[in-house]
Amino acid sequence: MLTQAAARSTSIKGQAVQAGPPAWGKELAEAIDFIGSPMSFSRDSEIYSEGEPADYLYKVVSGTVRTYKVLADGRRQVGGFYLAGDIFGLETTDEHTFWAEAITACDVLVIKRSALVALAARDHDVAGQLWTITGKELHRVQDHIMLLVKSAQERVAAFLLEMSQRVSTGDAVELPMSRQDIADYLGLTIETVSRTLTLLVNASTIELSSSRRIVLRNRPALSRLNG
Amino acid sequence: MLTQAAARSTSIKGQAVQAGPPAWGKELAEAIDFIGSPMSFSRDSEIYSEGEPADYLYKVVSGTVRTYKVLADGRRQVGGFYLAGDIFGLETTDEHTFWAEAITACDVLVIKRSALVALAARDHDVAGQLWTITGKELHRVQDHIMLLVKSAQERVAAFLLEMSQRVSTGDAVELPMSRQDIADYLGLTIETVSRTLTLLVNASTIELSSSRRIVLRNRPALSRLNG
DNA sequence: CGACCATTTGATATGGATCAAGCGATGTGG
DNA sequence: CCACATCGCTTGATCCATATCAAATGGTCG
Repeated sequence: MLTQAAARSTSIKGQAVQAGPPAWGKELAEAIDFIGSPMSFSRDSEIYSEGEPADYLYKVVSGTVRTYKVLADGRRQVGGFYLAGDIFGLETTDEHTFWAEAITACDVLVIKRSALVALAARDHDVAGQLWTITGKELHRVQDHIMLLVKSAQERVAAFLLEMSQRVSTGDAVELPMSRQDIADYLGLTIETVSRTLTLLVNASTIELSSSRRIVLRNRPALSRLNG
Repeated sequence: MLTQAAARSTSIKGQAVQAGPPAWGKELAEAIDFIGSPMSFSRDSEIYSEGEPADYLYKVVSGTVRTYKVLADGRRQVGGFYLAGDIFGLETTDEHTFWAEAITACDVLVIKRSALVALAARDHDVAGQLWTITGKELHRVQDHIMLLVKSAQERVAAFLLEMSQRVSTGDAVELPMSRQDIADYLGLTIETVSRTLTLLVNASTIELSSSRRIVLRNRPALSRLNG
C-alpha cells in the first residue's frame, strides 16, 4: 500500500490500484500462504474467543467464518462473515474483541502476527499491505454501520446484494449461514428476515429455490431498496 | 505499532503500550505537528466531501469535527466526532467515503498523505503508527456498531459515558454538538434523544445544567444501562 | 422587544419485536 | 419403510419502542 499510494500520487486516477484482485500486493499473500499453518475447524467450533490474545491472523481457505459479540443480556451481534480468501482476526489491540466461529467446516491458514510484523519491519510492501487490509476492514465496518440504520427491507436487500457479489454464481446465491446469523448481522430478528424475504419473493424480486439458495430475479429493484 | 507489537511480544502484559496518551509513538505525532499545515474552519463549514480524493490526513488542534454520510432519502448518519488531538480523514481508498464538517470553529493540522507514506517507507515506526491509528479507528467503528443495535436508553447512556471520557471535567460533560448530531450518530431522532435525556434527568442519573452541559450524577446507573 | 433556532413535550402512528403455532426437511429407531 | 422427534424456517396475532407530526418553551442575537 505504501508503494501503491506512492504510485498513486504520481498517477492522476490511480486506477491501477483497483485493477485485479487481491488488492493487496503479492508479498503479503505469499507470506501468508507460505508461513501460515493450515488448520481445520468443524461446524460451529470456536476459532478464537473474545479477550484471547490476538497473536494470530487467519485466512480462510474454504468454508465460512462469523465473528460476533454477545451483549450482557444475550443479544448477539455478528460483526462479519468471512469467506474463502478473506482475512480475519486482524486486531491492533492485544486481545480479540470479537469471537470467531466456523459457520461451516473450515480450512484456514493461521499466521503468527509477530511473524508478519517482523516481516513488515523488513519489507515496506508487507507493512503497507497490512495497513491496506486494516483499511479495507474499516471500510467494510463503516458500510455495516450504514446498513444498521436502514429499514428491514433495505438491510435485507443490501445483504443479498453484498452476498451475491461475494458468492455469486450468476444470479444464484448460496448462503452458508442460517437465518439467525443473518438476523444477528443485520440487527433484526429471524422472523423479520424471513418475512422480508417472502415479501421480496411475492414481489418477484427474488426466488427461494431452497431456504439457503436464493436467486436474484430483479437486481435493480434490490438496488433501489438499498437506498 | 510495529515496534510496539514487537516490544509487546517480549513483555507479558504489554502495559506500556496502554500507558500515556497518545497511544501512537511520537515519531508520527511529531511528524504531523512538524509538517502539518494549520488550517481554520468556521462552524458548519466543509472540511472535505464524499468522493473527494483522500490526499490529506487531518489532526484536530481545537474544536470538534463530525464525519457523516447522507443516504439517498436524506437521512444522515454521523460516523464519528473528532476532538482536539484526534486524527481523521484516514482512508485507504482513493476517495473519502464520508463528509467532514466543523461542528464548532476548528483549527486543524493538514498533512499530505503521500508525505506520511513516504516517511513511513523510511521509518518503520511511522508505518506502524499509521497502522495503529487505522486499527484504533476500526475498533471505534466496531464499538459504534454495537451501539446501533441497542435500545435508545442504552445508546444515549453509552454516548454520555463515551463523551465523558473524552471531554470530561470531572462529572460535567460539555457537548459541542447539537441534539441532531447526537441523534444522527446514535441512529435515533432528536425527539427520542431529548426524551431519553429527560428520562435520565427524572431518574437523577444526570443533570442538565443547560442543554449542552450535562452532569453525570450516577455513572454506575449509566454503565448498567450500557448493557 | 421580537425573530429565530434549538430543544422539549405531547399525541398518535407504525415497523419490527415478541409470543405462539404451523410446516417442511432431515434423521432415527422400531 | 414408516411413525416420530428435531431443527430450521415461515406464518400469524399482538404488543411496544421509537418515529412521526405538531405545538410549546426557552435561549440567543439583532
